[in-house]
Amino acid sequence: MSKSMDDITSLAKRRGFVFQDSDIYGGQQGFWDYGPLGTLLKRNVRDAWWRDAVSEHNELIAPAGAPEAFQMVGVETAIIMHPRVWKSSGHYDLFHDFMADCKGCKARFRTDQVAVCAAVTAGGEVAAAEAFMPTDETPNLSKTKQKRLDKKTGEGGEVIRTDLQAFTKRFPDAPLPNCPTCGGDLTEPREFNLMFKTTLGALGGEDDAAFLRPETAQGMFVNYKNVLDSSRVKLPFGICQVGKSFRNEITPRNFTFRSREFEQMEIEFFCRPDASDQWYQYWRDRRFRWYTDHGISESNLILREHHQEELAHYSVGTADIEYKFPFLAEGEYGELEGVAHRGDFDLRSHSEGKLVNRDGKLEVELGEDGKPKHPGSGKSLDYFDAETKEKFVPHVIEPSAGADRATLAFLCEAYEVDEAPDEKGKMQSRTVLRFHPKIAPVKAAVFPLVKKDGMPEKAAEIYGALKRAGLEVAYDQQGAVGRRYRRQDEIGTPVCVTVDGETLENGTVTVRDRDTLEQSRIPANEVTAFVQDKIG
RNA sequence: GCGGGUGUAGCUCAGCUGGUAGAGCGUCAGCUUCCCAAGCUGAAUGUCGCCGGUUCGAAUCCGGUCACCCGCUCCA
Repeated sequence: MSKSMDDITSLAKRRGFVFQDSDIYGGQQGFWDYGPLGTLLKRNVRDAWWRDAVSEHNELIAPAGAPEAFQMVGVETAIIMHPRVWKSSGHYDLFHDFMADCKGCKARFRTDQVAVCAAVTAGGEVAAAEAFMPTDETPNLSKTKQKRLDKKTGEGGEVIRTDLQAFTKRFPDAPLPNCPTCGGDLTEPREFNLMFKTTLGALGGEDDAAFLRPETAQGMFVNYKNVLDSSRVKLPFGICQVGKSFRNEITPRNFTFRSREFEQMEIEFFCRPDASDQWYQYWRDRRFRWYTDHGISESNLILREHHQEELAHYSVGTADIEYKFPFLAEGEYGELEGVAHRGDFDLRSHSEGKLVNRDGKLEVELGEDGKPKHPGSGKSLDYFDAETKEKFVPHVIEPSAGADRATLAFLCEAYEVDEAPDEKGKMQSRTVLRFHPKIAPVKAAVFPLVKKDGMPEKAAEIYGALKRAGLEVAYDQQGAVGRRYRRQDEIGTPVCVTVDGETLENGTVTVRDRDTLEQSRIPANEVTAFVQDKIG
């Protein structure tokens, strides 16, 4: 059955799951607000993750499939970090591009990816420049172009090869080359900052620029030593965090899938380098299972190992957990979580400085002056193994999940239109969210079958008892009971409890199952236990 | 960013060639109802996305803008 994203979006708004951000002002692209039910749903997703990663983890026993027992601790770090964090981590360089648009063909180019050949005269003036597509590392000029440039270079001049970014930096006043594809005019290179810039201090100027974090991970790396020194953890252990991150996505689209403000659920798992491959496999499989354990069908989920050429330059292996979102084309999947084997890249970066891959080895990137381009903290982030007396930089496995994406996937997965009989036994279509009870925003609804004969009072009692047990419950006495069941189906409430005439005689109520529509009678005083058991 | 489409009540949508807005569902109140939406009665709700222009008059025409959808581009 194919699900319509429009229908899901419409339900999300109609029942208060997700609203467009700043809706009454016309909306903000790339930002979304969660309504009452969406807030409960997302909180359940976060809680389920946190319980799995932190609270329910038993560090005394190795879980099935794990190489050994391990510890898990949580942190909550600031959204704004020292600007040097992003320079060392590589985000500053990577997220910070200069782009030029072609006024003719409307193509947009990253200026560091456009090759330029320029004729420079003996006096250091640019006489002419030609731009090339980034495909060739060393562009070969056509003979005519070569001649043209040679001619303009003049006595004592030379033809230099560079890229557009370096070119404009070195010759700020030189005329720009034309578009490498169509020959049209290019705009001046404009700064594209994929990180959100902000300013510290009320009088802050450019020197006080800071960034909203584009990922929560760096908060964990930067606190790795603090955690080690303060919480008696030993390798292997994980640091977990749930929090907001911000990226200036160029094309926010597909409902909440690609938002500019989003929430991450990340684990940075530190281990011995010689065991890191095993841990990578362990986390990859365990995180995949978390989604299926919470109601995502295995047929809609894939674990996709990145190809070698797809890997970031420091990564030994990365696998995406991807979901078959309804807004994607047949056969396409959208990323929910990336599980990356990051080696010692992050800790070394924050110790030594920004690293680059040179012939397969990570080295500190040097600036033009021969010093580290973006120096690290200078603090040793080595781990001392007291048993083996070894000192080393741990390797990191990073399962990085999107809370909003997971929430969206659970919503899409749960959405279904099926058929249920009406009072005459005729089949009618029914909209139902088949949430796993653990993440369903409302766990149970309580109805008086009719609003008289003391039924509302009895129902209110049961409702109160469920609330006191800390459960999210709904009460509804409006209209026909069948309609009330449908209302709850539409928001995915797993259990409906109905007080009827028999309740007043023998103290039993009916409990009705969202998925099977089956009813059974249980004593009213067992309702709370019944619902809790259902949630598991 | 480009091209195309859309934007009217909470939701889905109708409003033809300009004359100051409607349906269904939902919601709310009441009745009915001892178990699965479309029984009955009644009610509320729209600056027709926003700004500007043309016109005596614009939801309807024009321009701009914002948002959403589709395709391309991008996705660290």
